[in-house]
Amino acid sequence: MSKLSLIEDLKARGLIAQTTSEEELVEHLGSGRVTLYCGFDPTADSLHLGHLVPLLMLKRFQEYGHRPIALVGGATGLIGDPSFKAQERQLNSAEVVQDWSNCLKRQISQFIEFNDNGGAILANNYDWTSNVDVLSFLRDIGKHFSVNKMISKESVKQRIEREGEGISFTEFTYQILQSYDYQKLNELYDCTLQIGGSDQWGNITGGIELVRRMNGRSVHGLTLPLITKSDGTKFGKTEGGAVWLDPKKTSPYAFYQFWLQTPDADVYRFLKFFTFLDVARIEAIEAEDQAREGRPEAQRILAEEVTRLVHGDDALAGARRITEALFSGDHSTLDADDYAQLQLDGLPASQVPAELADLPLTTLLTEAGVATSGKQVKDALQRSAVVINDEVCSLDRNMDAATLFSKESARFERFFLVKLGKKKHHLFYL
RNA sequence: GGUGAGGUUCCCGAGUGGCCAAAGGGAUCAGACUGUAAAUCUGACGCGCGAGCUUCGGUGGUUCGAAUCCACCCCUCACCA
Repeated sequence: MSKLSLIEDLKARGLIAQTTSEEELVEHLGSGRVTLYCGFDPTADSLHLGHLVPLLMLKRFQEYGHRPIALVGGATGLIGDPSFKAQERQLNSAEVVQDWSNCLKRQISQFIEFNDNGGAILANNYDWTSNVDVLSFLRDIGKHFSVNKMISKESVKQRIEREGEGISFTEFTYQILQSYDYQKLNELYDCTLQIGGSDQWGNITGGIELVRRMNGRSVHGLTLPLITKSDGTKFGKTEGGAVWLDPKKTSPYAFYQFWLQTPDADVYRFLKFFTFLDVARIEAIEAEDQAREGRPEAQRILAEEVTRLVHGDDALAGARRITEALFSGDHSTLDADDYAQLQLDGLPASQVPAELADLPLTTLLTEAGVATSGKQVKDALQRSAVVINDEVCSLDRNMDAATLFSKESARFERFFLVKLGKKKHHLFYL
């Protein structure tokens, strides 16, 4: 089978929500190296899973010989994108946004090759936005925008029409800023394609129009589908909140586990979205899983591929080591070094407090971050869901931390493997 | 500036003097069943091992007793100007 064209591949993966004239886009992409961009607004100090698909998209284009620009929204992040948001957003201070912008820059640069000559570009829209004065903005840029058109955009419609909500001028202006980015990137780098989540369609078309008006050029846009889960819940969330790409915020082990727990109904789609495996290969995996009774392989493959992509081989190895040790059901094979390694690999770990006499387990485990409240621990204790070093711990031992965590009951006189529920593990050490 | 509608526990949303830690739904967590899946059933779901403690925009007040009544204030929205 011959290699698919980029667009064919993206289509096969279900990665295209909408595009401007597909014919023209295909032709454009076939005509040589295209420069494209995708923006990432600094709304936190790290990107999360929601950003991963567009980020990988840039990479996909790069693999097909195009030149990606990752744009950090140092300016737009100060304003806040209203697209499909139900409520006005809280403005973050300039310092914070600045700081977050730097974080994102660092993170993105680990992902895409920026250093090869003529390779990808990392930009920040603050660079060309911060020094535009109001009057120039209004006269040179604002003049190209029709308010009638702006308010009819689907992305802000609910904010304008919905009772009980409104939109500030600040956020309303966002689409102008983003359009200006496209215009600027077109001018500076000959950027002719903008990609983004499907919620960005309005902003993208706005930019396309501005480029046409100001630069007299016809450029393109492409949006990616919103990643949904089969059960309707939000993708990319765990108990602890968002799944971050920063290993300090979400450990590679937790990251690996997240993917491993993907429901069957989603896993093959996710393989197409989040990995670079050929679509044909993914379909083969699906067929094999179906032919075999019982547990599918897809989750494991997905977890390995994505963890490697985001955190690298070493981190993946660590995540697998922990998983192997904790979920094999047999902890007896672990030696003292293995326990130490678990911690190094990113298994959550805490030191056992010195004074245990009056410390209930509920408090101890809550403070270690195993659960968010004593109530949860209590519930788990009642249901025999708390296991310390392979021994089920019941509620009546709640006040018995001193014995449970004594040197005598420790593994190798130091370690305690605490399990809450089926999946939550925590290492305690003396 | 005027008029009207609102601000309830993570979210939606009931509750208009005691029976309210506050209905119902969602989300979440745990148990059974499984495959670290889904579906289903069960339990938990402000905090606390517990006695108990702290909530219903804010501050005061009325009352034996307030999320519920009163006053003032803050915030949001809509319409009008």
